[in-house]
Amino acid sequence: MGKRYIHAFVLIKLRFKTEKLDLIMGSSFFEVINLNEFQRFFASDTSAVAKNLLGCQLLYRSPTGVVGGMIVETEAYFGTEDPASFAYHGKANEKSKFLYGSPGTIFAYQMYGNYLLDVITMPKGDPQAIMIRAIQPIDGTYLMYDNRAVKGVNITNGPGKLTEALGFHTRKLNGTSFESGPLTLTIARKRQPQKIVTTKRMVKLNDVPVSMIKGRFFVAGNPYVSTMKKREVDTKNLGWK
DNA sequence: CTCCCGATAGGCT
DNA sequence: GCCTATCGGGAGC
Repeated sequence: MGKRYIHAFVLIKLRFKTEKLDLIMGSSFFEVINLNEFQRFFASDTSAVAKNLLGCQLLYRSPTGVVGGMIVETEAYFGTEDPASFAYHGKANEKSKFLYGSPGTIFAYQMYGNYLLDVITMPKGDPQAIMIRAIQPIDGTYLMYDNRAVKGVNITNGPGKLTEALGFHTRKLNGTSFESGPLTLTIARKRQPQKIVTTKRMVKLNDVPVSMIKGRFFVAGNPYVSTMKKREVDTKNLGWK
């Protein structure tokens, strides 16, 4: 208990007193105690969690009603060693500070006017995360179509598209848990993918792929996966068992 | 990132 | 010749 208190204090001090956090790595800083089951799910290897998230449900209790669906595509961001991460080289600022939060917390940010949604992974202090890149609509589907001026799979087959479909346009929930609240991830009951495909990530810097790291995962044959070709869609089971 | 547009390739009546 | 799917480039913020 005392230990945890000290760590929290150190973190706060580092966050607000220094520009860089590159010295905090590799210490007992990452020691984690008293994690509940939900946090433990996210407190491990980011690629593994990204795969385990496929089939889990993202739900948003929006002002107009409950909307959401099953996650069919994710992308992993590996923190301080990852050129694509906002926390590359331990960078910590008003945006990236949320990456250092507890596993299972929300991180939403804007890019080119689109809101993108991440969930924090690994023990608190290790700034890794997973972007939710696509969902298959389940709840409040007609509400989601109301939120977007497109037809068919275009409703949610991209990270910015799905947040628009949900009507999720805020950063206010950043740092709060996906476990409860208006925006939740349901990890207990999940649909099992028939097959998971792993590819290079989509993220680019200056129009160049940022790395050859395989960090993108999707449900094979699901039509709501971004870049899914029609001829590769599993029209019968949509890629689920 | 998403949308839109123009170019291209393949399948089909 | 027509239609659909796919791909690459440009624009918007």
